[in-house]
Amino acid sequence: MKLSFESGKPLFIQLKELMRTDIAAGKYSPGEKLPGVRDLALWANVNPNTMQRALSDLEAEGLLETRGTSGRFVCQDPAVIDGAKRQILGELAYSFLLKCRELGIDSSEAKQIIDIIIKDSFEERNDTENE
Amino acid sequence: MKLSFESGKPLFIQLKELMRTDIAAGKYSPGEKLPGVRDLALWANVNPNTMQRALSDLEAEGLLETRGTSGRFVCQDPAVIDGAKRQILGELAYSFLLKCRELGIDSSEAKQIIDIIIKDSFEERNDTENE
DNA sequence: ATGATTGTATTAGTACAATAATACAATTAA
DNA sequence: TTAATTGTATTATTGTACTAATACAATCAT
Repeated sequence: MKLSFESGKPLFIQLKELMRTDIAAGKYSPGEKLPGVRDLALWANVNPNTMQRALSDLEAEGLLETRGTSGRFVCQDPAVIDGAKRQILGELAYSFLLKCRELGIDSSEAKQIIDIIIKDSFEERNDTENE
Repeated sequence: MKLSFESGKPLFIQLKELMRTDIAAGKYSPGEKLPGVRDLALWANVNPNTMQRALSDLEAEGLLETRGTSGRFVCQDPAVIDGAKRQILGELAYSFLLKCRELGIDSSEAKQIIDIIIKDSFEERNDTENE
């Protein structure tokens, strides 16, 4: 678990995105109790306050929920988790396609780029139709 | 021209990415002389020092070149510009696909997401084969 | 009730991004 | 030569991300 200082993003934002991904990926199930802020901070090698900020941000997004002092829990509703997943991927796909447009790349070229990277870096023997 | 403070990225990095995109998009042609740091800073509404840092970063990438005190110029070699373009899009596509993998989305689902967004937000009447 | 664990709040200090105001060296134009 | 314009360097100051070290209130187990 290494967070980079070099990335140009504040630590707490990187943490937020990391935890958001972990939740969306199902590493923590809906309704599951999270480890305490101090444990998570220890695990991520950051200050508890920094982790706290990331978690309370995720709470504001509806992905986490604090029940009194008995701990922090992942949202119970699987639909919310799934919505977050869709949003994460949607935003990434959108920024890719937006940049394509800015650079004068049309949608078919954009798809080609996706295909190339899939074949280059995500080796999957799929035998799908297209070419 | 508005740069956001909210984005969680330092200004000079946002500026660097903005200028990189403009160059890759051909808003400045290969070999063309750029406006001076002071003018660019004025136009982008930032301090000249901040713009300077962004530009010297792009210089380190090989996209810009400083010729003595007669000004800063866009790299003459179109291949370099094109390489930057490819790299920008490659990185965005890669992070999308990587996140897909992290979230348990396979490549065909990933392509579906791309297609949906193209049809939703990038209205293009294309009549391509697939489906 | 006691003590441990939970999330939260506060305060201080360090590092760095960004602004501001210059100053300087080198080229270009007059 | 002189004056303007280029990129670059320097110094000081402000704001904020982050760390650090606590302290506090509320719950739970005993």
